[in-house]
Amino acid sequence: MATKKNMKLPLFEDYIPHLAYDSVIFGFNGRQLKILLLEYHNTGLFALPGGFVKRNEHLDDAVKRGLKERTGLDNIYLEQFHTFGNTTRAAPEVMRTIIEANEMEIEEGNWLFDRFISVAYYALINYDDVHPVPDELSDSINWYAIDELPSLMMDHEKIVEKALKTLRENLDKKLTGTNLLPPKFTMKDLQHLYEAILGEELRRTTFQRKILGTNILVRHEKLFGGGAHKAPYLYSFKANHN
Amino acid sequence: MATKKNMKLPLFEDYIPHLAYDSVIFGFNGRQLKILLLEYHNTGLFALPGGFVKRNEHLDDAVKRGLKERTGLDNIYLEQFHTFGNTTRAAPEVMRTIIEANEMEIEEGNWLFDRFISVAYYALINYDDVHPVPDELSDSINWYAIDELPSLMMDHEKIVEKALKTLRENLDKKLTGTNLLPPKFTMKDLQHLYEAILGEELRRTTFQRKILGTNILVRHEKLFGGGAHKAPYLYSFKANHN
DNA sequence: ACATTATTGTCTCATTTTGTGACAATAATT
DNA sequence: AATTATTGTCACAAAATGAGACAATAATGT
Repeated sequence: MATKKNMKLPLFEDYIPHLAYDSVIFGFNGRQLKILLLEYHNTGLFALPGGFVKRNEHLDDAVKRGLKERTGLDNIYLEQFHTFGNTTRAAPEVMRTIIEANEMEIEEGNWLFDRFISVAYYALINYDDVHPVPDELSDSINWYAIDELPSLMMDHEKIVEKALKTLRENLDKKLTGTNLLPPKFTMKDLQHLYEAILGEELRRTTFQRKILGTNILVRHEKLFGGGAHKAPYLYSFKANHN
Repeated sequence: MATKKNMKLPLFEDYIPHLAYDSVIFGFNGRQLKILLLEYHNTGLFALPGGFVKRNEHLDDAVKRGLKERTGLDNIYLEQFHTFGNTTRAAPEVMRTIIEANEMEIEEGNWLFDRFISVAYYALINYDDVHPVPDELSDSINWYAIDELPSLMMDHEKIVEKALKTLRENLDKKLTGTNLLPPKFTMKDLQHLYEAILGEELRRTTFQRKILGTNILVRHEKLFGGGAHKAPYLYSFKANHN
């Protein structure tokens, strides 16, 4: 804890002022759809992982950089879905609370107190590949089931809501299951994923027919050992199904 | 022309730096889908109407303000569809060309030469209601058919492309025809609009069944005088069809 | 006044897609 | 070897969509 005072706040001259991003990082543990949330030290505040854009950095790259830092993962499925630009997004008190809880100093008029426009992205990642790393200001970063979220700071609940809505709408169009499952999976696994995303139950035979009809899966060997019954086939996504 | 030198460039202290918006304003003349483009004085450069966001203004309001200035219209259907944030979006030479063509002066390091992140919106407006007003820097603002556009500056062609793609995808979901037609219209008018947006021909009976099935139209009196044949009904959109 | 002409509103039937259940095949467990 | 649960596939019903037929009708031409 004593090292805390050596932490550096992000510097004005390195970043584009008034501009941030927030990311809704979806993962799937086989049963529930989850997202990654940060909890800030000693504040009880939960927030989406976000960050700033360097002055000479592509917007998309800034988000990828943040994701890499938090999850260790590269080559993540990433989709921009909305930009939140209300003036009400300034939250100086919240920023102050977080920084003071970390025993850091910040001067009046620091750019972090300004109003921010935030570009929001969602990412789909394989739950098992990730060991989330908190950033300097936050206690912890953890998975939370989408239907059991704690209350979030600022407008982050709205952001999650919109991310989920967009993900649902894109599901059929982009068949985005890709990164949310291990490389090989059964039809039942895929169906559970769809059900978790859509929040409703699907009919097994209809689902199977629909998915196989789209021709995006490759069938592999059977998966034995699953119980006292016929063994299901394993599938993977075709390489070029984008 | 002598008054030109009195024009003021937008001032750094009034706006959020590095942030702009661009708007793709769709209109429909009964036959073709069109968009509004600016042409800058003496440069041959065509561009989307855009602008900057004031430091204490909602992002959406900035776009509405710009639309009001260009079209005189309020209460326009407006949809944000993407934020373009590549570093390659800096275009100091283009900016310089435009400003010099207007015989204005600009200092080195002016904020307008910076890299900009642009939030893109599309708007749907009634072609006949509008008498477009050019801004100070531009010669003219005019309608151009979507399939006969001149080449546009910077990445504006990509922006138009994405706007059209989004509009097409949203067409069924949001039945956005609203502002693109006069208050009362025939089924054939609506069909022509759909065909212009989708870029394909639709079957009359199927289209009619589908639209009437959605229950978003109110039927009014017949429209006489259209020719030697049965007169079609007039329709309008229901008040609350979102 | 009357036949002509083009377009509309609606209906019917064919085709395709989707919902729903049936059923045999089969892998582990007993 | 019988039992059990789940899978892959088929068959039929229901719903949605494609495609055309046809009478009604409003202006035009004779």
